[in-house]
Amino acid sequence: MTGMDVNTWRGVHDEVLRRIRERVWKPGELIPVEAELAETFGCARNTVNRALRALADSGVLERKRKSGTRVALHPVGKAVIEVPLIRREIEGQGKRYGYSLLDSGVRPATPEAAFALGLARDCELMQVRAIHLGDGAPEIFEDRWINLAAAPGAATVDFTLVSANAWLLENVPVSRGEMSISAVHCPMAEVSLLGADFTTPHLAVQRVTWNGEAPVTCVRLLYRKDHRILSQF
Amino acid sequence: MTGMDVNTWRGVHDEVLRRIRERVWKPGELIPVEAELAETFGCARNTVNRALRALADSGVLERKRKSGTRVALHPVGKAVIEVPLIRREIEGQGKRYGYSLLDSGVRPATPEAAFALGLARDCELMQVRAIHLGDGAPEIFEDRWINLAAAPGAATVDFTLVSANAWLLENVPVSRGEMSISAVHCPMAEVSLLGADFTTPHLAVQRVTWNGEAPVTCVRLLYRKDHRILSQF
DNA sequence: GAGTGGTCTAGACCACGAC
DNA sequence: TCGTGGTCTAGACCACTCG
Repeated sequence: MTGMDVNTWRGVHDEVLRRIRERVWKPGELIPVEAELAETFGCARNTVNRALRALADSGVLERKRKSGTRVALHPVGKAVIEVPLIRREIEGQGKRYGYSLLDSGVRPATPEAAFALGLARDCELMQVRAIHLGDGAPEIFEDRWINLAAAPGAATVDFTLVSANAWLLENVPVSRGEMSISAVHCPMAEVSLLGADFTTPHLAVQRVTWNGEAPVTCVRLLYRKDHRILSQF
Repeated sequence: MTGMDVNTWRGVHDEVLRRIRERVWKPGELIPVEAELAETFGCARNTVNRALRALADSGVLERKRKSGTRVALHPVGKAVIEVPLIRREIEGQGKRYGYSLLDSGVRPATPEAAFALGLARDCELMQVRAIHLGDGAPEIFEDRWINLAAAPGAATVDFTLVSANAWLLENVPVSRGEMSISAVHCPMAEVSLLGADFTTPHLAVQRVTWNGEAPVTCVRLLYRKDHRILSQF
């Protein structure tokens, strides 16, 4: 009838979602307990649990022990942005990937980099600046600082052959990260690299990653003019 | 020893993750089948399944029936951006929320709006333009088009009292959406509203949402100068 | 055809948290 | 205290897909 048996977790998921959408269960309201729903739908409580858990993950339901399960008052949409290898990001647009190292070396960190990584103001880090190309044209300018204490191998890598992005991803485990998206002017220094002009707005993304408590790397990506970040939810 | 029993799904999850990080199981390699891991860890196959499923969701593992489970070659990071009610977004920054309707009415859609919604070029839509304030200062300029066919009630709502954002969220179910983030100049028309100047770069977010196959609304949000979108992964 | 993950079940115990 | 979701178990059948 509804296209899916109600005794599978997906079936229960869809049926519960339908009842929420059609206001059978209204925002803020408690819905029946798992055991009752299991009986209603003629399935095991485990099955109901998995369905409700999925709905809670997606923000439609709020669950608390003892209190029960209620329909979220203000469902919070969650847009997932995939953060792939830069090479794949460019190839995913159907373009031929190119990479060029600008310069690299161990030097005193800028205050901004040290702060982002939560390290001492006067620490020494490895900086790698590079440009990523799509079909030969500049796509992304990369300015990266690497904490050698967390990624010792980086000191001896030849970043003209492998991008820091690829090398780190394959050689240094990461447990968590933060991302910040902003709109900026193309700094004078990078204007010629990106083939832009000083007044054009660009998307900038800053990513900081940690391995446990140790900060690994902080990278600032400056995208080509007109680049958009897309996502679905 | 490791801080968590290995016979819970979280325990298995962490232990598998550890083995991947420490290269016990290398990128691209097959890991043992569920039944074998269950025996190894002294737990039920269900428990292992849940742990591996979570790791597959987060992009660390790739699973296929018959083939087995392998460590992802290029783990794709997934950054989750929460898309709350605009009011909550502003209050979440510790600011007092304010809202002001600029104008609204049913009119022929702009070509861009019609295209974004996948509707006929000459369709009539309801437009709502408003400004969202934080501590009395402009935070977000909102330019929205509503498909009255998908949200009939919208025609009679007084948007000076309720923001379109809040009304839609509470009254029109949404099954999926798309989001696009870009960097733009503040258009001349909105310069004074946001208290910005013409040359400053701003973050712009366009969101389109559907209910099933029916397009519901398309909104363009222009953020205050210096606004950043944050996310964790 | 056969191996692997995907899922369901019926039952059980536990942990949180409202009262 | 005790109701509710969170989880584990042992077993079973199914669906996909590789060879």
